[in-house]
Amino acid sequence: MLQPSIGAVCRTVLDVRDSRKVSMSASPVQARPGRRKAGKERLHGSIAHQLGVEIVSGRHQPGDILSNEIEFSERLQVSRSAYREAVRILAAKGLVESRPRVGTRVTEMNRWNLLDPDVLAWFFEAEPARALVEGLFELRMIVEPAAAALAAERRTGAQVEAMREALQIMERAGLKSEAGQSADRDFHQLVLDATGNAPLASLASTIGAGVRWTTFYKSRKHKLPPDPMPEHWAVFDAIAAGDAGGARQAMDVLVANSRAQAADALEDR
Amino acid sequence: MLQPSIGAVCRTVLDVRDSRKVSMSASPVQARPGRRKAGKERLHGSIAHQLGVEIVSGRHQPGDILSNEIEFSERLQVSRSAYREAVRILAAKGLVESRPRVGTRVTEMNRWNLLDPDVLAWFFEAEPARALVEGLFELRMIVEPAAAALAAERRTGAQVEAMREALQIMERAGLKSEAGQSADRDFHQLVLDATGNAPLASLASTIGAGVRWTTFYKSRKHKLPPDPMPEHWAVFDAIAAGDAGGARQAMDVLVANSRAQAADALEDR
DNA sequence: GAGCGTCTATTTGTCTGAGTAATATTCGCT
DNA sequence: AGCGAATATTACTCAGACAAATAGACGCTC
Repeated sequence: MLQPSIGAVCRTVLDVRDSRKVSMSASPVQARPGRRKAGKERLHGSIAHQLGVEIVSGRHQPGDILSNEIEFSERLQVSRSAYREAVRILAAKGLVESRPRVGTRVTEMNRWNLLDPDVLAWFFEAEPARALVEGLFELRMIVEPAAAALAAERRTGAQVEAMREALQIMERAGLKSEAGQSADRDFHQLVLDATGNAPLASLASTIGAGVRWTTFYKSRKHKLPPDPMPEHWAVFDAIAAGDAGGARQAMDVLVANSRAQAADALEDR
Repeated sequence: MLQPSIGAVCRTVLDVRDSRKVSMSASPVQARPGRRKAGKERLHGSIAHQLGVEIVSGRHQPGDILSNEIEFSERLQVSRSAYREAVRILAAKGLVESRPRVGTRVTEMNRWNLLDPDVLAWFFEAEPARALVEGLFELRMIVEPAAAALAAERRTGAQVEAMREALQIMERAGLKSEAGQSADRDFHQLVLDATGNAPLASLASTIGAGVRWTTFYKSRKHKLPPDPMPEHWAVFDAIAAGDAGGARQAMDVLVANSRAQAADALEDR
């Protein structure tokens, strides 16, 4: 009875439906047009994707209750099974919670699994909250220097070679190309892998998201950032030399610069 | 938690070529009787739970292909829908990957989301690999001292009070009781929350798993561990006083001791 | 009127069975 | 041998029915 009458039941309108109706058959969901990713995503996956973005972007607020399965699946013009599988995916990531007689409700943000690669990707698909980006870089400042130090002590020869290759690709392709950015992420991933610590390596996708964001917003500012290669090579050299302290320090510089650029980009928006 | 040594024939091989299915309903799932947890778990959830444990414990190795949906769901004596929803949950956590014409295959471990609370819980339900436990404590050593330092700078008065309360409960109930262990985890969670860093706070469940494991294996050794309260109060005092450096140092001691005890327990098994 | 058990309506949960889409493998053609 | 088309197998999607759970309303007792 406490339920405020304002919009008590979040109507979760999906009016994103594009306005031009082609025919009476209405729009067959976002099967074709709306879904950006390569056609690799299945229907349940794309529904989870869409709902996930709507949740992390605040379109559905924590505490809101999604319309019941039948109504929602009909609105999306998909079967109930497909919708339910999508909800299972979101629930597995902590974004929603389903209970009989109550419905599917968006959980509080502190229950979300922010380190899940998909959740993070959904955040960055919309405009991520400033605090989240800052928090992500703070986490990188904590984790990556320590990881670099461990990597310096434990890396194998093959891992060193892989890192060198990644940096060479990055150097050749440049950070403006997708190949270069990908190589950048690969390098950070390789450093985490080289720690031999599986849980630590699981943070790679989280950190990769931070790396991706930097380059993304770098390009937004239209002013060329300083060449990041020297810092990267410094980290590499220390790791290759087995110099834990040096690796920690070099990685600290690298992440700090990256963070500063991100903060700079955050200023004007 | 013993497995039927011989019955485990459902090796998930796939050569269904022609060989008569020996289906023999090996594991009839724990649908009705052996309802896992306190009954709050739905059928799809308990299937995901069971399969998740079987995967992280190595019963289904990476690369293995689970029998097709129809066969598997029949063997588990559940509907295909329930089984599929379970698979969606596992896929959302990176444990499996489904493709038409191929089936559902267990992914490589480096794709698993080890920081997911459920995945971690599944690991600890079986005997977790030694390397995982060590990796977890290494991660704690990296993250928690830094988090304590941030918490000292940013914590609110209410958060300080909540921490005090948790420690008092912990002191009163002792680590042998569930209440005391829960309060211990709450304390660590509160510290992470007090950093005001959402991604960092998402690591709480990961770290909580480490905390839980310590107390679990402590009790296994039957020799009383040193009283952990002084270390905890030291962390608390530093955070309450806003002493970042002190908090970092105190937390470092706390986690290091916890880690040493875990290593000790790992020795003899 | 307050407390408490029951009843009901609503929502998710589970099941069944059919048909569709994607694709690894096989086979035939060049 | 190389390559393109056919095939078979699998997951994917759909539809509709029934079961289980439970929040909230109802009515009973004291």
